[in-house]
Amino acid sequence: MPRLSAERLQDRRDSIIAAAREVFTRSGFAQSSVSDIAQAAGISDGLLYRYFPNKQELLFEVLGGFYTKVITGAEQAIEIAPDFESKMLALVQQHLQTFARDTDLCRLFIAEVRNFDDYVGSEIQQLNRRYASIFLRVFATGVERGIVSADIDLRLLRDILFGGIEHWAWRHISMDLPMDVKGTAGMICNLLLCGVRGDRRD
Amino acid sequence: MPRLSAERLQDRRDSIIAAAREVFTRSGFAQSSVSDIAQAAGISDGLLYRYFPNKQELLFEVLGGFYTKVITGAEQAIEIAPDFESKMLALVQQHLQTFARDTDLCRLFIAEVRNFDDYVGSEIQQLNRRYASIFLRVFATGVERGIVSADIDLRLLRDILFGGIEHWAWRHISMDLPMDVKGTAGMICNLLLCGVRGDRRD
Amino acid sequence: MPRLSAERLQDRRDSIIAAAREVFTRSGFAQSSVSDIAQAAGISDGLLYRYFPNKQELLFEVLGGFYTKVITGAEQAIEIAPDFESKMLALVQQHLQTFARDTDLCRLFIAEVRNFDDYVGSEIQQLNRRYASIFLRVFATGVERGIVSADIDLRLLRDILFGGIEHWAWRHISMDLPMDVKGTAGMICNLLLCGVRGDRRD
Amino acid sequence: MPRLSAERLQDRRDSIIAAAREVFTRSGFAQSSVSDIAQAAGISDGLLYRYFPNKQELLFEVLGGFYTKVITGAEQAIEIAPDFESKMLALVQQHLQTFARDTDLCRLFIAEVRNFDDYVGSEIQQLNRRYASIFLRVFATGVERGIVSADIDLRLLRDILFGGIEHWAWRHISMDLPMDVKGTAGMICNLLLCGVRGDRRD
DNA sequence: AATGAATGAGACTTCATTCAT
DNA sequence: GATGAATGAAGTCTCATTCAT
Repeated sequence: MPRLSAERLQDRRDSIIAAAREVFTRSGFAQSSVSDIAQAAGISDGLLYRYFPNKQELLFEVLGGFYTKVITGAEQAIEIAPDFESKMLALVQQHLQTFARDTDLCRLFIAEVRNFDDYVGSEIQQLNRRYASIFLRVFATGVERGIVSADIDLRLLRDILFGGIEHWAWRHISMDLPMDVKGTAGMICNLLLCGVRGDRRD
Repeated sequence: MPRLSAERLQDRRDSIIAAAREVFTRSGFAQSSVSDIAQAAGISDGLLYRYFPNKQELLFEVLGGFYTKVITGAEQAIEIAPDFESKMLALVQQHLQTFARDTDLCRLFIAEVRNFDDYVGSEIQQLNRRYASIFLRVFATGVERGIVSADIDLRLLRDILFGGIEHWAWRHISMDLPMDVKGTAGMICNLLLCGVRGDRRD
Repeated sequence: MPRLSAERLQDRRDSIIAAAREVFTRSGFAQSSVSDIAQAAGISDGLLYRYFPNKQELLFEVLGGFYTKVITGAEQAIEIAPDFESKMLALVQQHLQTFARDTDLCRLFIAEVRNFDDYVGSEIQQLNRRYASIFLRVFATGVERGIVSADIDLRLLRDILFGGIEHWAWRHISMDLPMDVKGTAGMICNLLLCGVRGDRRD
Repeated sequence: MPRLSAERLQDRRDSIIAAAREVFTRSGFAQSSVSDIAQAAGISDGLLYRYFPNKQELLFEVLGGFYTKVITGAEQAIEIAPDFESKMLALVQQHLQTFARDTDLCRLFIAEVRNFDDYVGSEIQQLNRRYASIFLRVFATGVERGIVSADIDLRLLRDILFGGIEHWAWRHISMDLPMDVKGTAGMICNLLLCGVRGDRRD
């Protein structure tokens, strides 16, 4: 048979990743079978192995693609926003949006990735760091502008943002509550900027 | 052999749970085999089943025992503390302590338990709710005292606390950083009470 | 401890057999566990092995005891009956009675015993032969008296009796029908003596 | 490998059923392992499960195929035979033939199938009923023609036929005796029609 | 290039049997 | 005499991966 064009090859790759994403998020990594994924992708089990060496690589690919998009989105968001406060709001809003839209994928990352011995040093870990650094960079501008106290541990601040959003999203998904991304983003930023009193002096 | 003393029986039970805990946290539930656990406990596969009816029950036992201890600790902590601020500090400190000591276990809970069909209505869910309600109760006293604005979504506040601490602990564990529980608890409370400016007016 | 009296030893033996009989007939041989039997007998698993070397021996013991009683009953029945026809009626009646009362046990014999390699030459097989020979002996007297034609294959006649009764009993048990042992015995004898026309010339 | 031709697929299916039949009849259902069957079929354990969902289904398949053939044979036999007596002879002969050829299979059915919870309502039960009804239908024509007395319990007559043949076949198989199907069929019919006296008035 | 048949290791679980106490 | 804790083999079934076609 004639060799497939590079384009068609990439299409196929993408459709396999899309299928894997769907199956993994539906059932979790361990509960998903390669056959399920191949079937969802409309190809045979054997062919899948021409594109990916094993099941785990497929997971990494799914998460990698997702993460890359999220990072791009975050970088665009802070570029557009003019000042610290709006950058932060934009970031929080985007992160919330991501979790709200793709909670299952986010949890897939959180739940499964750490079980693999080769996570450390993997491309996934690189992406993770890159995403985290975006937040730190924005926080740093807040310090420069005097809005964030120099005493604040910026990594802790980031943990609070990440963790808080994760829990919020998961709670809403698992209890099937409607998610008000914009409103919640505002509340979170306000909370972190002004504290629980909720007042602003300026 | 004659009947084992109740004490020795309990010891064995405990050692199996300890082994399960270790194996589960190392590899995740699905990736752990009953044989691994039995081996870690120094017993045969078969004997394990005289103590626990199946693998899942073992997970519930691990988490249940842990959760119960955590709840007890939290309830004691807020009882001792005199006012809202110190109650909150005590809770955060205890939660941090828990995560710092047992990060893997906490993540095990978060990552795995929701996959089980019988989680809803299980004892584990009960415990989860009971623990969460402790925080809400304390927050409510903060509102009563006028320290926390009535506009604040208390559940969101709790999500931020839980999630933030989780991320903080995980980051420290996975990067092998020293954990300053007391200092971090103070910082978190300050952050949530006063915002990133870190100043207090009163 | 003092050695148990021979009497108490026998009592125990009997109670184990009784327990085994109950468990085997309830669940079948393969589905019954030694623990079930020990529990039903009110003793420990280990002690059971002081009385019987293994599970299979227990089955043979159950069936042997049962068969012995059946044989004794049959031999008494034909001794009392004065002539061929009443002997045959007595035998059929007793066989029906046995099946009606202990269908499960009879089926246990039929279903399970043949799977064992050491059935051939076993005591059970001996008993089986002895029981079968009773019927043949009676039939032979029928031939002597000229009631049964010399052309009749007596073993075939016995097969028909045994098999017919077995099916009849099983059908009634499995469909939960009331069993009229006396009436059915009469019908079967009549059928075999006179054929389906049901008429008697003499 | 590419897709197997439908023919080869069916061949394989058949060879698995044949292997299962052999193993089941040799050792009984509970004592047979799936591995034994796979080995007898010359395939791996795993592959067997691509053809049959579980061990029990395999048993049902074995019995179902067999029963279907037997029923078809019986229905053809009575269609050809012109009158009651020859219909009956044909049935008995065919039933004997079946048992003579496949005694083990017949006993497998009798011994094992009733232990399954899902026997009631299963296809196997349907077949069983259908086969039994053939005999009743023929007997009924005998009653219509005045050959069989209306006093005769036709179900009992059927039990006697079924059971008698079963025992006869089993005895011959287990003692390795030659089986004269035609002669025995004649003897059985004669016995049932005329009784042990073996005389015919007409 | 593509298939899906085939494998075989490994999962959870049960249970007959042994033996230290 | 008696216990029941302990074993370990064996059972059914799943599935990631390979490879003949």
